Amino acid sequence: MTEHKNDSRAGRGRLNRYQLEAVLDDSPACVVNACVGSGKTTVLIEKIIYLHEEKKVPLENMVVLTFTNKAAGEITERLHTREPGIRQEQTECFGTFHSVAMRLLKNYLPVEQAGWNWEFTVMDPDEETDLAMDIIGERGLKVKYKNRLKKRLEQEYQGWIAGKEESRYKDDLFRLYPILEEEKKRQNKMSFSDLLRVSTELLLAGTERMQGMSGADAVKTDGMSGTGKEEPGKEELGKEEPEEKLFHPQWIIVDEVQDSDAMQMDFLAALTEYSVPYGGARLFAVGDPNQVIYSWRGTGENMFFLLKHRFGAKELTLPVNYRSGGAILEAAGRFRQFGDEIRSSRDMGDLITVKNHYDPFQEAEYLAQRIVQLHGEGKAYGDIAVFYRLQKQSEMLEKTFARHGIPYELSVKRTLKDIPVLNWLIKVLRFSVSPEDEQTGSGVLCDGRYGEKYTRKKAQKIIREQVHGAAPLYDRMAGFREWADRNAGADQTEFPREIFEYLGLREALHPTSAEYEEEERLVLDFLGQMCRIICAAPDKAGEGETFSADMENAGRDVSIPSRIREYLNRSALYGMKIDAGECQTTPVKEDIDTVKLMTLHASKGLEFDTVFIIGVNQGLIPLRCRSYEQEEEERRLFFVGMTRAKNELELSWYTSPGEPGVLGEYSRYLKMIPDRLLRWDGRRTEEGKRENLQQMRRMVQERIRKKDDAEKNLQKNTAGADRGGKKDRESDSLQTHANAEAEANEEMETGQGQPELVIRVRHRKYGEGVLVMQDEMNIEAEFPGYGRKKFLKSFGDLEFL
DNA sequence: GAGCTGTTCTTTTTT
DNA sequence: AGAACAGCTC
Repeated sequence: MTEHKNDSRAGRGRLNRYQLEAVLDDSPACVVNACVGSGKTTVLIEKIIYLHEEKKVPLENMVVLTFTNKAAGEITERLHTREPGIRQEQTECFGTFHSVAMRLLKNYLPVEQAGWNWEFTVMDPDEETDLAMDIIGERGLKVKYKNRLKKRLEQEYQGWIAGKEESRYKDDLFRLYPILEEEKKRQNKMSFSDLLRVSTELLLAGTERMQGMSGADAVKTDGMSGTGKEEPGKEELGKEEPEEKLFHPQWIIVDEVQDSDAMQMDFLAALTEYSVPYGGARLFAVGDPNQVIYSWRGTGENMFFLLKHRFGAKELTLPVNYRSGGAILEAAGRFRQFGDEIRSSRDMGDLITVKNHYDPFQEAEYLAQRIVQLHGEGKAYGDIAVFYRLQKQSEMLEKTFARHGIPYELSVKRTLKDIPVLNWLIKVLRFSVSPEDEQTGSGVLCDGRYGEKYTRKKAQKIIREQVHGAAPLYDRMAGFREWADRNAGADQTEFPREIFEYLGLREALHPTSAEYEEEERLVLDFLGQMCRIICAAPDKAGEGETFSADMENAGRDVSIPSRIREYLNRSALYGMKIDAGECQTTPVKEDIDTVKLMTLHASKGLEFDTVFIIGVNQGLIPLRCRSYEQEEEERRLFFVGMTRAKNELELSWYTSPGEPGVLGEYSRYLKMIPDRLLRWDGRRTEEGKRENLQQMRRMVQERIRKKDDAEKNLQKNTAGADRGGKKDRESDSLQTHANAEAEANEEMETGQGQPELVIRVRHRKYGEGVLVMQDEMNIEAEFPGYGRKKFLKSFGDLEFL
C-alpha cells in the first residue's frame, strides 16, 4: 500500500535521469523537489546505497531523518530488501527527528549540562499536560482555556522559546513553562519537544566550544564520551583513541522535509554546524511543497522553501509521476501551487467519475454495491479506498459496509494507552526503574482500579518522602531495581512471570474480577514481549544487535532496569503501538483483504488502484475556511487525495448533506477541473450550471472588494499599514467599484494573454514578484525566496503593480 | 452560582 | 453559525 511501486525498478540502472542526478549530487546542500509519485523514496534508498558502497561513507556516519515512524520503518525496510547484510547498529541514526534526538542525548551529548541526567525518561503530551495541571493547582497560576491546555502547551511553546513576554491570552502560561521545565528536570524526564530543543542547544554549545579549541581536544572534552566526569588522566588517554565511538555525521538526509517545523529546522542547522569541525556534513533533503497538509499545527511558512533558503541549497526536481493515469494527474495538477506541470509516464487512462447522491446514506449504499461489484469483477478489496474530509463521516460507511458484509479497515491508531491495564502497568514499570518520576509513581498509587486507592496528596507524600511500609506496592516498586539486578541471570522465559509475582500484580488486578484472566494475559504478553527484546542474547554472534548495543558502545549502564527504561522510552516515542505480530493484544489483521477507509489527511503517502472521495460538497471540501492560507491547504489536501489513485478515481457529492454548514451543491473544486477530464455520471443539474455562473460572479465581486481595499490602503498609508479594516470594507466608492468591475471583466474575457513585458505583482503573503504565466484559469508568478507559485485567477490573490 | 456579554474556536494529527 | 469558555455583575 505504501509507496513500494518502484520496487520493481530497484537498482540504480532503472532510475530516470532526474532521479540519477539527485542520487549522484554532491552539493553541500541539496533539496529535491519531488513531485507526487515520482519515486522519492527510491531516490533516498539509492542515494544511501550509492554513498555507502561507492563513496565508502559508513552508514554510521549518515543521519537519515523522517517525520513519522511509518516513514522511518519504510526506509529501513526497503534498505534491508536492497542490502540484507545491513545490521541495525549501523543505522543507529536512521529514524524520526525525535528518536534520533533521543539517541544523541542518550549516547553522545552532555545532557547533564542542560539539567537532566542521561537516564532521563520520555513523557508523552498527556503526561506533560497532567503535570502542568498539577503545577497550576499548586502554584495558583491563572491559565485560561484549561480544557485546551495540551494544545496550548504545544502551540505556544515556540513563542515562549523565542522569548515572547506573554501569551496572547494574557494569562500565566509563560510563567508556567519555566516551572514546568524545572519540574521535568527534577523528575528527570523530557517531553517530545524537549528532546529536539535540548539536543539542538547541546549541539550548538558543543560547536561553539569547539571553535575555541582544536581537533581532538575539543572532541574528547566536549562530553562526546558521555560520562562527562572524567579524570584528567583518562582524558589524556582519550587522545589516543577517541574517534571510534564518536558522532561524525557526514551526510544528513531528510525525507518529506515539507512536513518539518521550525524546531526540526533548527535541529538540522545545529547538526550541520556541529559537523563543521569534522569537515562538514552534506545535507540532502527530499520533499514536495505541494503536499503540505499539516501546516495548521506548525508555522505558516512553507518549510520546503525555507530550508532551501536557509541552507542555500541547490534545488533539483523529480518531475515524472509513475503512479496515476493521465486524466487523474492533469485534474489534480489544477490544485498544485508550486512548480511546473507534472509529467505523466502513462497515457490518459480513465476519466474521473463525478457522481451525485441524495444523502450520505444513499452514498454509502451506492459505495457498498459498487465495491461488491468491483470485487465480483476480480478487484481485491485492498485495492480500494474511500477518503473523506471529517473523521465522523466514517460512521455511515462503517454501518453500511458491515451490513453488506464488506471487510473494511478504519485507519485509527490504537495504542497501548487505550487499554487501561497496560497503561497502568507501564506506569508501574516506569516508576520501578525511574524512582525520580514522582508524577508517575503517585499516578500508580492513586489509580482507582489497580492502585492502592490513596488520595493524590497521600500518594505524593509517600513517594516524595520515601515512606516505606505504608503502601506495599510502593515498597515493591522501590525495591525493583535491586531485585532485577539480583535476578538478571535468571531464566529469561520465566522472567515475565517473576516480574508479575514480584510486583504483586495478581492482587492489584483483582483475581476475583470478571476481567482478571484477560487482563493477566495482556500483562504477561506485554512483559513477555518486553523481555524478549531487552534480553536478546548478546552471545548470538552474527545475528547482530543486542538491545541497547548503542548505549553499551557509548559506555552507558545496560543493566536490566536500564534496558527496561530504554524500552519504555522507545515505546513512548513510537506511540506505544500495538504490534499485532508480537503482542497478542489484537487479532492479527495483516493478511485480511480489506477496503480502507480514512480521512484525506491519513491518505498521504499511500496509493490505491481505485479511490473514492466522498462528500465533495461546498462547505466540506473545502471545509469552511477562516483564512487564505487555510483555503490553500484545503486545495493541497484535495490534491493529495486525488493523487493516491492509480487507475480509478470517483468523486461524489450529495444533494442533502444533513450537516450544518455543508451546502447541497457540489464543491467549486469540481469547477476547477476541465470538463473533458470528468465523466458526470447521473445528473449535473441546470441549477448546477447556473450556480456555477453565480459563483464566478461572486468571486469577481469579492476580487473587486479586495482590490478596493488594497488601493485604499495604498493611498491612505505607507507600507505595513493595517490591511482593510471592516469599516473600510463597508464604505465602497462607487466609482472605483465600476472601474474595477470593467477591468475584471476585461481580464476574464481576454484570457490567455502572454506577458511580454515584466509585469510586477504583489501577494499579501509572498510579497512582490514577477508574473510568469497566465491562462484562462491560472496565473503564475515568481517570488524571491518562495519560487514559482500558481494561483486561481478567480480568487484575485495577486495585485498588479 | 445564575445570568449576562464578549471572545475564541470549530476540522485535520505526528512525535 | 453555534458551541464552549472567560469574566463580569448581582
